[in-house]
Amino acid sequence: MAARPPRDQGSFDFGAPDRPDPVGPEVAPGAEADPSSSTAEEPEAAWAAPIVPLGRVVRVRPDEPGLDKLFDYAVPAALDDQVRVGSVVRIALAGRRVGGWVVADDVEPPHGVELQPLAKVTGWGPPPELLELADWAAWRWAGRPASVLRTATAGHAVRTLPRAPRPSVPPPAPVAPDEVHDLAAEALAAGVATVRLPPAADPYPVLVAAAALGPVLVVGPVASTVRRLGLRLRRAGQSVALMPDDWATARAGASSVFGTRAAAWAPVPRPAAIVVLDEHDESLQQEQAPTWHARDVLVERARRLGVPCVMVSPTPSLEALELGPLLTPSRAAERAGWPLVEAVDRRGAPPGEGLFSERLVLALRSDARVVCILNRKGRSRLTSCANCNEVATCERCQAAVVQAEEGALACLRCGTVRPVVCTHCGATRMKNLRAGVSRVREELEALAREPVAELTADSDLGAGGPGTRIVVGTEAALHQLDAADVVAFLDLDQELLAPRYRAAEEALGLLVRAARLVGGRTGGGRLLLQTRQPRHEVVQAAVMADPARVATAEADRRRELAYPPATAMAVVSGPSAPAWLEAFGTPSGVEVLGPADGRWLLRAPDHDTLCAAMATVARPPGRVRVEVDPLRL
DNA sequence: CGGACAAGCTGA
DNA sequence: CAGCTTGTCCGG
Repeated sequence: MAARPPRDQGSFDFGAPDRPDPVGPEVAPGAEADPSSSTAEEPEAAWAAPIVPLGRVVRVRPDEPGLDKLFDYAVPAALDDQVRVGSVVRIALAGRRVGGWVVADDVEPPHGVELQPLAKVTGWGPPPELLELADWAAWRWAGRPASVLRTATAGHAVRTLPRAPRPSVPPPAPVAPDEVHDLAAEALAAGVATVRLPPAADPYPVLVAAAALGPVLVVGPVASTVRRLGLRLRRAGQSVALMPDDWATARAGASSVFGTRAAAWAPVPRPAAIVVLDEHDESLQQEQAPTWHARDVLVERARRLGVPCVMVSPTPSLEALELGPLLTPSRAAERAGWPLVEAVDRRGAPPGEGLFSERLVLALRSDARVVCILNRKGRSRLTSCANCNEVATCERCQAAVVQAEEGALACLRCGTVRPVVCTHCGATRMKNLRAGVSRVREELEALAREPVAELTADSDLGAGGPGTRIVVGTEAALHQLDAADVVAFLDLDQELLAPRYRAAEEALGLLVRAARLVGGRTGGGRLLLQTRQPRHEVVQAAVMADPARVATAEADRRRELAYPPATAMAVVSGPSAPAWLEAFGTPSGVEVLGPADGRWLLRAPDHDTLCAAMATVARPPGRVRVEVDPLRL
């Protein structure tokens, strides 16, 4: 099949409301926002120079996230040809030198202010459209543009750009007749759309379909995966920049750009299409405030460029489903891309045997590589006195203490460590109410009659020896391993019942990770889910290879409970949060809940309402954390 | 943000 | 009233 011709850009109807651009960043008094073309770079005619008393003046955003203001500087003649919108410069500000970005060119400086010259041009910075996108993101996630611009800027000075590759390279040939390629083509034509591909499916055909339009921007949560896909496209003859190393190549344009979360801010000037891989993955959201999400940044970026944005996920988030149509492969194809999932009903299990069903023991005693997942570290997450049955708690803060190692009880909240003595009756014997990974490892060894390795976020593979057939670990094991025959969730209920509003989506996300370790059912991949809720929609979704079961149930629940994405939320915390809320007041349309544990919860019908209200608040002195779209409440 | 400077507190 | 802390303002 011949490659699709590149389509006209700017021809999509995105249906998204044309949000009035938020009131731009505060502009210093007397200085109107950029009136003239920002990229005009024609040198002034020689005869004109003496007539204009003041030379070129640019507006600069200092790289000081605490300082949300723009300042104007004169461009020294010697630097004239190095300065453009986006350039990284150094400026004198209040007697010291700081970095900054040129955000507007040929500006009218305020009256009565003696301009300083730019101290230095450090090098290339983000293209102009990212400066505007940064302003938008600062509004959308109630943060500072400078903190976002840092993400969009190379980690080192970029003095010169490599020559952009010839744009005439033909797009890669699509891989045979391919269902995924066709889905992708349909999604690309839709503007913003989601393609649901099962865990074992190869997303490469999506990239090929997108690359037929021109250079693409591809962002996914896992560095190794994105990198591998980028290298494949490169091998197909395309020019590919891998972020963050190839920042300058990306900035030069005409290359496809691949990277993880931060690559949402890759400086590629005009991607022809944008692809977000594993859109549901939480690591696409920045943890520090502003807590921007790569998916939402990229959808907005595509909307502004008028190019398509395709999201790909085995289990699309409710957020993605609201953004555009969902395209799914045939039932047969989707089923083939999920492993065989076996729900092991533990309702009838005797208490002592809780974590080790017959099905699990069978798997352990086969020759399969088995990964057991239990999201509890240490020996025990809940300990009680063997004598009086009182639950062991911290004497200082009352939180449950854990048996970290022989002979000590440690509080995870305040860090207090005390000997194994019951504060209630003084007995020195404790029993585990819920075994942790270390304890379970010992029991698995006894069951399997061979060594079992332990794998958690702090213990890496070395601990149990690389050749071990059986591994037990927390969910970190799913990140660190790359293949297995069986993944067994020893206590899936812990995920299903987690007190977080996104628990169901998160649990299904874990099952997707596990599914990728074992591969599709045709290759013999198997998941074992030990649960007391075999009818739970997450379990059913995995068994039936039908993630819509979770999405549908969850969407209703969120609407009923007024949780995102049915609403827009933010959590405000930190020492100066009270002052922030004082200034925030009670704007109409925004519900203010709290404080609970020093945190306030803001809820509005949509982001426009929420963000517009938050944008009016001047930051009080001191530390405030505003987390928009919190993953946990 | 971080420096400058002004207004308040302490000690003899 | 010097010497120091705390607070508020401002930067081009």
